[in-house]
Amino acid sequence: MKRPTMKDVARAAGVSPMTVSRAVSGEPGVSPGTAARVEQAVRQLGYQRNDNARNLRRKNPGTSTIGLVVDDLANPFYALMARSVEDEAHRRGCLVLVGSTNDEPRREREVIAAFTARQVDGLLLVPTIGGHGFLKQPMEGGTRVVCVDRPAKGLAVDTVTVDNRAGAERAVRHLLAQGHTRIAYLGDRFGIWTQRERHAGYRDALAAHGIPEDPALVRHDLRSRSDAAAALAALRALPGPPTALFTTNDVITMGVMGALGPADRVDVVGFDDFPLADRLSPPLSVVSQDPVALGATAAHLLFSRIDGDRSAPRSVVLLTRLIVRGPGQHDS
Amino acid sequence: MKRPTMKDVARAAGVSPMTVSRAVSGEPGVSPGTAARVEQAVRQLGYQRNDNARNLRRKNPGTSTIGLVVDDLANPFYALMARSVEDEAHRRGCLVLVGSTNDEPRREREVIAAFTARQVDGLLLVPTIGGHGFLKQPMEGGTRVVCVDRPAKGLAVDTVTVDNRAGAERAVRHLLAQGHTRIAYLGDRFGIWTQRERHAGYRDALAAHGIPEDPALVRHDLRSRSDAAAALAALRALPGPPTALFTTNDVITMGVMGALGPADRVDVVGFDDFPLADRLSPPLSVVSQDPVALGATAAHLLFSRIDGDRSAPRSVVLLTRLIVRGPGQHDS
DNA sequence: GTCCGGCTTGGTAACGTTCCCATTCTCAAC
DNA sequence: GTTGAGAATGGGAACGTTACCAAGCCGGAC
Repeated sequence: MKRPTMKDVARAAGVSPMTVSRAVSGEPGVSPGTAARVEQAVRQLGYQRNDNARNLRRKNPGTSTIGLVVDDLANPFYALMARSVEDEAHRRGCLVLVGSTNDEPRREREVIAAFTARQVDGLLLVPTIGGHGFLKQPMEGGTRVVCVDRPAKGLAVDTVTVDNRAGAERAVRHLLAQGHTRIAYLGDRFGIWTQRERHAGYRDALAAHGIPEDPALVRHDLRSRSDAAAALAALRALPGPPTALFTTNDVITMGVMGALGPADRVDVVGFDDFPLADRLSPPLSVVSQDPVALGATAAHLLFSRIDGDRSAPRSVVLLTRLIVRGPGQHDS
Repeated sequence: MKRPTMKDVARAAGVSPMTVSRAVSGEPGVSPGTAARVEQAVRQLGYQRNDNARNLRRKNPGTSTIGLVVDDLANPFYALMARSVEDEAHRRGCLVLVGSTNDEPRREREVIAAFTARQVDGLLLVPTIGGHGFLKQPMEGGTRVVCVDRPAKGLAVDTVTVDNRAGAERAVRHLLAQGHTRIAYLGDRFGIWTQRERHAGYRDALAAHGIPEDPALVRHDLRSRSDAAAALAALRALPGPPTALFTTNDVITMGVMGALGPADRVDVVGFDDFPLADRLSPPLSVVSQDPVALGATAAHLLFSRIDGDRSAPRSVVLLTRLIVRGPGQHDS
């Protein structure tokens, strides 16, 4: 019923618990014969080492566990990132605790508190819009933190992002080059850093063409596909409807594309690529970012911190790629 | 540098560690004044309880951690399931360790061993094609196991699946009703239980119409979108090419749809719905299953087992829904 | 004054493991 | 025969926490 312990194995093998510890952990200083007897007892009892107790006692600190905190694990973008992080962790013999925040600072705090209480070696964090002062204490206690996708306000840690502003600017510039002047912006919460950056890129491109931003064409706070579809309907009901759309994440893009038909003559550029995006009509151009690279880069940074890198925090910016589909097609 | 412990808090508050323990865990028997002093010391030192040490000592066994083992966390289907599981766990104050197996029995063993070594209370498992005898020992040790999406061969545990065979049969019956007789089957590894079931459903439908299965139209082992696209190309190069396709998971469906153009006159039904599947051409009908319900149901089962339910293993089968798109459109 | 019950508090041991050191043994070299 | 080096093994303490029980204190009832 109860799990066997080293003491049980020791009794069965006729040695001391200490010897079992050494044998099970593959440490030197155990004769082959003893090792065999121990292994036999281990198999017979179905013994497995309790790694929690182990991590408690070990001098070499560390639990070989990291926490991954994302906005929403179900979002394909974060799902790809999570998988990539998990692969890196697995390669290193490290486990991954996951948590979704829903962009709620309260839930973020809860999840992170639960993770640090379990003594994770590090946190890979897609920070919410809330403050992150509460991370100072765990960080002084040795928990390493790396931010992905967005920086955390007032937190000096490694951060991996993409060139959101430049990517958005290039996307809108492409639409301007197609002759559009009424380009709508459909975005998520303005509080989210990526959204502010992408909005800035949108304004950059308009400004470069001397076009003033039309507030009626700018919609923020779209949290779901249906929000996006509703915003699109409202935009098209305007006296001067937009002739092109810039959507700032995959969810919004999907909401918009779901509401458009093949007959609709609107040019759309969306942030984030997704499967079969190239098979839609009207054609959908995208600013593509690589969530796998994002996750892997962040994981590498985190692990090098865990391994003792104490240099100044780094900020890594990965590049996006504009993929043009439909008329005017050429990559850039 | 080092994390403060209860002893440190006790010293700072001028009480014993035992009192700190009670205060921090919100147990009764601490006077309001003492509780306030302890809380003050906790805040001042930035103390956080070490839950690993706690779980080691507690009589009430359990680490409030479960392990989720899926085929591939990046697959949208499993991503949705994972999110749903995480939500249930969060509601219960439980953490989730995740691992992907890639359908490799070796990696599955590694991941599960690492999870049980951390004393997880339960495992939510999408089993690989390998055997699962190695789970007997941890289960006797108290680790509860629930299988999702597929059963594990020779393992008497709760299992949550969908009606794969009936769903596939209905899908192919729909194609037959459209007048097709040459219906190709494009599937993943035959070793995977869901794939065998879906293949059986495909045969059921053909048999009911007195149509013999044509081995040339049946392709197994498609592991990626490009595998599926290649298989489609080969099928279309046949002397008697298929006029309709049945694809048995989202990846294969995407591979096929990515290779088809709007001009192609082929009827396609795929297992698994996905975003914007309704906006493709040729139109794509799907057998839709609900990964969120799958995850939530499995999580509920697991938690009731963890809470002490010792009844005989249950098998829950959720229903799929055929969503017909294009000609002959009507749900069922 | 004695006794009792309730409330608060603390001391000690233990969870399962590993660190640190001491002990034993073997074999070779002087 | 003594010494010593090296390998194998074990004993005790400790990691940070909680279970268990004992002790102190207070007020009230007899």
